[in-house]
Amino acid sequence: MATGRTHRPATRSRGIPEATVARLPLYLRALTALSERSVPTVSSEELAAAAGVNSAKLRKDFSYLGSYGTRGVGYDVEYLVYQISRELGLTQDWPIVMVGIGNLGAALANYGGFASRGFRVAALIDADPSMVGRPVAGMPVQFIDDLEKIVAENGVSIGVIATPAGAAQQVCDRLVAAGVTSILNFAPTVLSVPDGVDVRKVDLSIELQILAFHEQRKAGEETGGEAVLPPVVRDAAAATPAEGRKGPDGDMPAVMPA
Amino acid sequence: MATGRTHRPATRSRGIPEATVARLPLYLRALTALSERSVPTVSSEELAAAAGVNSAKLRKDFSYLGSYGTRGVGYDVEYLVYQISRELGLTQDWPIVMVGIGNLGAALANYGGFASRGFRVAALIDADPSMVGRPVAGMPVQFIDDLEKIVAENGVSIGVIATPAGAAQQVCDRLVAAGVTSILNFAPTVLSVPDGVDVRKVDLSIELQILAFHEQRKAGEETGGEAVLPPVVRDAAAATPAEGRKGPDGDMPAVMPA
DNA sequence: ATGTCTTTGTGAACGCGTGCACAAAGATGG
DNA sequence: CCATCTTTGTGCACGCGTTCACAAAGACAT
Repeated sequence: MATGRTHRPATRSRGIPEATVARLPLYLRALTALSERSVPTVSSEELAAAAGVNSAKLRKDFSYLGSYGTRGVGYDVEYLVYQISRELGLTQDWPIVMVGIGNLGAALANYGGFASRGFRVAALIDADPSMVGRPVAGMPVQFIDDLEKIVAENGVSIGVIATPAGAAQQVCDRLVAAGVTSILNFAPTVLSVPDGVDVRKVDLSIELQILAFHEQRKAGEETGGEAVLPPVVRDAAAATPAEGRKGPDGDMPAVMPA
Repeated sequence: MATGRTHRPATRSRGIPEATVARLPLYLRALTALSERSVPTVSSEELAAAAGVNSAKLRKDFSYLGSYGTRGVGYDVEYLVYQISRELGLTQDWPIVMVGIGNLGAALANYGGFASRGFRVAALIDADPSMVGRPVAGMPVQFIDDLEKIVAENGVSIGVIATPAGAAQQVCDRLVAAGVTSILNFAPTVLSVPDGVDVRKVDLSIELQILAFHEQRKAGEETGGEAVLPPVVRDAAAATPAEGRKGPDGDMPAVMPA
């Protein structure tokens, strides 16, 4: 079984759909804001607006957690904050290690949003000896040789990878071998992990490319006619051996056989 | 229409499903790696493994782009790189502005993955006067008052927001008013935008919380029995007025009426 | 207590995405 | 030219997620 799983394997734990789980942090953030303003209760409509989702979806999401909420009134903000926090496992704190303290890693380490909710950066790890010992976010960078020891001693089960792409899989393997079972990957690579290990990836470049696609589509629609360029027949450009992509832009004639 | 749309409005442009669009950059990356190794052709099975997806899914994805690929052989790597690049709009280059040059913003500006594929950082913008003029990633930071001018002069249609949460909506509004129609948001806030503007968000905290959920679930399953805690009845904790959340952890008795 | 009004919780329908499984297409060898 | 083998392209079925629409539940006023 060489090519390990990268997808979430199914994950509907007790029946809470994955899509719902992904929205719970959103609700929690909106609720926390309300809580800080001492708002006692909130309706599904209001909260949905604050979280940017459909109100029916929000109610259904909450129904998976149980029947909180009072008809005719809405939801008790504090109570809901507690329930969602508990459901997400944020009532305990999670020690995490971050591997790869370059530009991005250092920025993430300094990012307050990390420690804010139940997460505690237990260690920063890098492979560059000249980096070791230097303080980043008030914490000395440690050498990668100690990775296993650090994970074990701190009981770390969540790791963040912010290394270059080339090192990511190797670091991932070591983290998993050391006992880490959840990985947040910022390196632009597909990670292979054994079953039982969750990987979530954050890729800036991919997000931009998706935006570019929609942007191009919008630009095309504006100019009308020739905008939505038709499929291109294969043989036309198959002639571009191993060097193509030099035509201006929307070249290559149409004609789709069948 | 106060609460603008945050979701992708439908987006199946010419019929290319959103899920497929989101995978195209993945394929492109895998193909580029093959291209650099001068691999001439690749089968759907191999490419799917490299991209971490199902091979049938990959073939179906490609079928939306048209019928490239030769039965019995596979896909021409160079040709496919070109087609996907064109479909994603990467044959032109996209000037982008980045607003908020703090820790994260600076790291993103330095991140090579940005400029690599058709994207060009046209300007770095910040609201802190002490930041203005300082070079970041070989480019002087500009003051936020010039935002509109910068966007207009450079023909920017994609903006990246890396400001604190409090400033994000304000910056977003100015970007949109200036003509930006795609936004990549790193600030932990829900942005309201008018129709026609796409927003994608990247939230480190949310990703970690999702991992924590699964992590807690795994830990619960290991210890067996009491792990999957049953739904909690409302009234038990409804007594916690506006101050609750102090119980140890898995307190509150079960009992679900109906 | 009764009626009205607000808001939740959810049944049901619909649409999208996924993956299986296979026929068709083309390459390759004799 | 025919047979065989590989790999694509896709019809189909299934399951998940979203949304509508409404009955039930409770608050609140009379």
